[in-house]
Amino acid sequence: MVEVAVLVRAKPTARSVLPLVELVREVLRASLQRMDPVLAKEGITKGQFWALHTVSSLEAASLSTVARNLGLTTPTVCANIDGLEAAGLVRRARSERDRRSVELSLTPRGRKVEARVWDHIARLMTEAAGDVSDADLAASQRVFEKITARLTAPAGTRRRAA
Amino acid sequence: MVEVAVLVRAKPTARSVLPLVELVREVLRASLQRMDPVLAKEGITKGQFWALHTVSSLEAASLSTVARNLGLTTPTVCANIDGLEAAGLVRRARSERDRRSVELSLTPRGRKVEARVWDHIARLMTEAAGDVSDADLAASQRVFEKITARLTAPAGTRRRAA
DNA sequence: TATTGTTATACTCTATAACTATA
DNA sequence: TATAGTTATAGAGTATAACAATA
Repeated sequence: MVEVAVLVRAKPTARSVLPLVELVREVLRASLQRMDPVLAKEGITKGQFWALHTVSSLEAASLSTVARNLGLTTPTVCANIDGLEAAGLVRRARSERDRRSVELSLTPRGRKVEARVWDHIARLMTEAAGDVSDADLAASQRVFEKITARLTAPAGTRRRAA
Repeated sequence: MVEVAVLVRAKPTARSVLPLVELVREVLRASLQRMDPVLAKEGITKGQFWALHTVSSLEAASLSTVARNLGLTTPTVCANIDGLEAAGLVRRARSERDRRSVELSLTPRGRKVEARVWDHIARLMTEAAGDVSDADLAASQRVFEKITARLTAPAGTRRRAA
């Protein structure tokens, strides 16, 4: 009565994916909840933080590049930037090359806020993943990279069912 | 100039966790976006679906057990159940044992809607994870189980820094 | 005409506070 | 007193539609 299963590159089934769906939802909910007091202390909202973080990580950030990077519409990002600008964390400047476009940049205070919050996220998640092996973590990253690629591929790129 | 790194159960560092944070955010955003038309067709919202799904998976579902399971407050869940009841997908019944409590159950239509949507999620995610090995998927599940456990542990349970 | 940004508006998600009924 | 549920209210997140300025 000994069973040895050697599965190499077995294809995922619904049974294997669905538990992960619920776990991911839960992790996201719990971590956002943990971040709330941190963001409140900095006086910004979640949406504003992601906008701030994206402006920070892009070379040249315009409103539409930020929106594209976050997968949001421009009105949504525009509102977030409004708040960040009012709080003195982001600057808007009309582009010289294309006067329709707005170049976004962080103020010194914006840089500090972004660094503090991102650092807090890093510490929170690193602690939460304390027991996890680097190998499992790398595997997770591979999984989410592939899923992201599949989910965000433009409609025309997707293979139609044979 | 040959470097061989053999890391067994190396502890995760911020460097290894942060990319995953952004990927998870992106996967969640993209999959919710994909689900929107499906939910719209069924005439329910995301929040209502999670409430429906939770009522469906719990043995005995009261408003507060559903709220606890979803990590939400009772007013939030109450509002979602209002909508589901109005749509004829969920029934409310005062408990006989404890007349403060409300027993929630799915109507036949509710069961069908829940099954259809959950099935759609399963297909969407299984397709999206098509290239992923079962081993990597299992690793991801381990990672998210551990992170969930750490993030949702009650405050008193957490070890304080030495 | 097409694109960038903006304003106006509406709906959903979520929480806190205050209340009712029951334990 | 404490708990289950509800109502009222408000803030945040998001989208669509309509518009101005520029390309």
